[in-house]
Amino acid sequence: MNLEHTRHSLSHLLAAAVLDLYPNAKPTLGPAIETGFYYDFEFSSPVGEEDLKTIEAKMRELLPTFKEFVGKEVSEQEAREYFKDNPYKQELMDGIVQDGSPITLYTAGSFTDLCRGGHAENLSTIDPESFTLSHISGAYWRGDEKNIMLTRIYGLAFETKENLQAHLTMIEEAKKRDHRKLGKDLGLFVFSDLIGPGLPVYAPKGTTVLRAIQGYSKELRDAMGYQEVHTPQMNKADLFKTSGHYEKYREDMFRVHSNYTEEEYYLKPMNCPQHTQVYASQTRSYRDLPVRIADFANLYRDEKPGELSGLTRLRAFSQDDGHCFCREDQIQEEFAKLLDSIRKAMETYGMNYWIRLSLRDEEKKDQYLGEDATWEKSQALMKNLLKEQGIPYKEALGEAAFYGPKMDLIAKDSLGREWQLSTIQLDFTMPERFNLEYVDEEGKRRTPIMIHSAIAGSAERFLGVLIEHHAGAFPLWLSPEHAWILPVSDKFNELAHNAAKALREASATALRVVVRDHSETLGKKIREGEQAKIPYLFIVGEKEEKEGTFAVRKRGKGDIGTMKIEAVAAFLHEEIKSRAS
RNA sequence: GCCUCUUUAGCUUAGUGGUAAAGCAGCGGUUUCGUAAACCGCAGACGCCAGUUCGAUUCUGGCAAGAGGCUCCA
Repeated sequence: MNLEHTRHSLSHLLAAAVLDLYPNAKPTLGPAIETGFYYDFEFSSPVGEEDLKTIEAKMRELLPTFKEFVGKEVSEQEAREYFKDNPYKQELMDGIVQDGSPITLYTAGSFTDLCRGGHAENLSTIDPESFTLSHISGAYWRGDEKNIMLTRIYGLAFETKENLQAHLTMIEEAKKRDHRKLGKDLGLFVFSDLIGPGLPVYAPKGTTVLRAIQGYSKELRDAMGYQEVHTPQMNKADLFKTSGHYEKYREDMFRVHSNYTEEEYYLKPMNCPQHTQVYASQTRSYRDLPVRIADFANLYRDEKPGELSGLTRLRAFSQDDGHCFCREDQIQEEFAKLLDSIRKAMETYGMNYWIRLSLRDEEKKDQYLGEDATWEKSQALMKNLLKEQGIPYKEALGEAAFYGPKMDLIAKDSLGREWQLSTIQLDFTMPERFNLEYVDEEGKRRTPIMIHSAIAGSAERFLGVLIEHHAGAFPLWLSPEHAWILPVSDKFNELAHNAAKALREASATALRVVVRDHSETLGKKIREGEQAKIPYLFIVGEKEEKEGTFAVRKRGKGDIGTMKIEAVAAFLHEEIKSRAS
């Protein structure tokens, strides 16, 4: 049995059920997708989630009638007549006719649809419990926001009832790990109505993790010879006009008004244009290159309200951004160095990934800056670099930045979901637009090449990804609190504070240790520690006082025995320093 | 921005055309405790603005925020 065919067939069954219940609904399109299928309709009155049960029941009722799909090639006239009340089908037929393809109609049960085929042979034999309608949403006709919004009904469908159940369980698991929920539960960040949507407020714990992410990126940048700079949050429109961002992204930038001048200012949505001005601040010799600049500044983008979501899509965020200005003969080495750092980072974070080579869409050249020859050169260069390094990649047309091709790293989290994180981008365009120069061996003025890069991408978004990846249980080096010290009763509170001091003094690394000296039973304090996902709990009482030890509890492992304070300090230091996962 | 839906205390939830119940968290007290929830008490909420109504947390409309999608993502 071909699952994709079954899913496609089920979308026909969905349409049949909908038409049975809502005779005025106009069916449009309904393909199979990764986890099931959907079908888009124009309804004359609103349909909501609560109607899904009825539609699903009708699907099961009609299922036995879907014994076979009978296909028939018909004339354009016949098809036009059949769908005379459905402008969507008419529009689809325009496309089919234009391509010179035959028009085929498929019938199953009493439902006939315009379709090119690819169905299950006999749908009536599938388990009626192996599919379900999952949710409803709006979707623009043909994916264009200028078009009418249709109602999309999504269904899940798998080979068996068990596989469907497994998928539903996975969704439940993902919900438990949702960074928006855990972020609040663990006291990492909140949103405030007074502050605004897409503008998270990081509590001390969230800020600690954010700084740990940025600190690691900084360390990797330092090792590559990048130097950190600091540039203004707002800049004249002229800067973005020169870079090309103004023309392309003006509507997505926050405008700032001065009370005294008419000049247009914008909050910066990215760092690259400012970095060109760091480069341009001096005359550069070929010997000075590469000039490597890093920046962790806050960025602002005026995202549409409906696009904002948790930490994954924000209006204020930062990037671990780097710009390398170099000669053409230095590209390969710089690129390789960046790729190494990025791969090292992903290994440290324990994330699997694949590489996407994001190229220009040759049919929409007007959406990109720069000459054809430049694009051909830079795209070929990138391909060669990946090939020489023996790194497998997938090409993606139309995913390039407007100024050049990108190599994007797509990471997979522990639930198999994909996130675009790191990126390396070759840019021959922006240095030209800003008239950047260096003097070569012969005293001639030449234009440097700019390599844009990000390691974790946005630290804030990466925080969200990490929360979900680890289900909130961060590795020690990222944990907002490394350990709690738990006195067995109030009598040992002073001992606990002294032990904390001793632990801090014995450790070569600054430890984030909290003494839990509130009046609760030990059992309760342990429970609180487990729920807060604290990596280590150190218990002290009479016995430990005599021996200068901690009774150690490790997250996920429970009681792992008694250890000297000095030994604990040593292994904490080692585990943090090595960024063990 | 668009479509559908949601909004009761810090969190999770109950409930009603006559202003609301609980658990956890918080605060006060008692207990001084050895590996995932001691006991008693106190305080705390109907997102905002209009409309309908004798009366609205409940019905209607608008706004805001959120969710699932669509579109977009330098």
